[in-house]
Amino acid sequence: MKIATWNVNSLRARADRVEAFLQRSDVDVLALQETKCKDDNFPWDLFENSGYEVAHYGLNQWNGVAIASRVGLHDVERTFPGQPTFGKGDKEPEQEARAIGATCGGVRVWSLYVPNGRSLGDPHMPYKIEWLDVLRAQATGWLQADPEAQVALVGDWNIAPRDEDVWDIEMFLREGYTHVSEPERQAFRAFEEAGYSDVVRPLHPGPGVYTYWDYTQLRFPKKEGMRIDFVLASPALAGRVTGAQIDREERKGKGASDHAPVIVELD
DNA sequence: ATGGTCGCGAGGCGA
Repeated sequence: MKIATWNVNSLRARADRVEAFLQRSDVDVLALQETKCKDDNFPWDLFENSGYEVAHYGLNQWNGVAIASRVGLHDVERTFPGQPTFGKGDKEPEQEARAIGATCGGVRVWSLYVPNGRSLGDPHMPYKIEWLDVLRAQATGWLQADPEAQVALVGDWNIAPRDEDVWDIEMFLREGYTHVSEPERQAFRAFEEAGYSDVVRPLHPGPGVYTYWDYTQLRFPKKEGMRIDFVLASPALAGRVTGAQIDREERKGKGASDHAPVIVELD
């Protein structure tokens, strides 16, 4: 069985690439982030024609997450329990379409688009940390209820957990960039302390291994990227991993997302 | 050079 995660940065703009990816990658489950649409303009036919069921959670032109599967798609949850909302100005706090879960081939898969944080002093940063804290508390509970649970927390985590996960850590720290701050890294480490592990890193150690390259500044040809897309697996699932790939080729050419797909193979 | 790139959706915001 193969599971992939990919921040597509608009599903409609990437429809041809997503269809081609499904054709060549042979994945059984594809978790998507940043579909950037609501159900009304979601490309349902793309998945049906490719032989996949799909579940989507999209509220507007921002965010949006989906799971496509050809090994079953059951017990779909849109938002995880207690998922924090964000209040814009003096308006009512609103839920954002950043998490969808489904059971596919016996694995509980969560497609996650972690809040960006924007900047260290921005209200979106405490929102990001709380969002992660609540998710980690839930994910901890799932393992306490069943230590053998097969859970995959996959997606765009918007965190570079280690110095090697960005191309120039000195610059990131000097400039006070997000994604590398201690609170963000601690929030990520808490998942590892809860028993979830990054199953791709052991197979593709850094430095220089990235999943995201900014569109500006020629970041991709200059190999200046970030590793921020992860597959975190529960212990029982991690024990099944036999291979992994970061599809760097997908970042090439016209019409690429700024993120590459991350693929994990299970026995 | 006060920019550079995308996508959404039709001006500016978010990444």
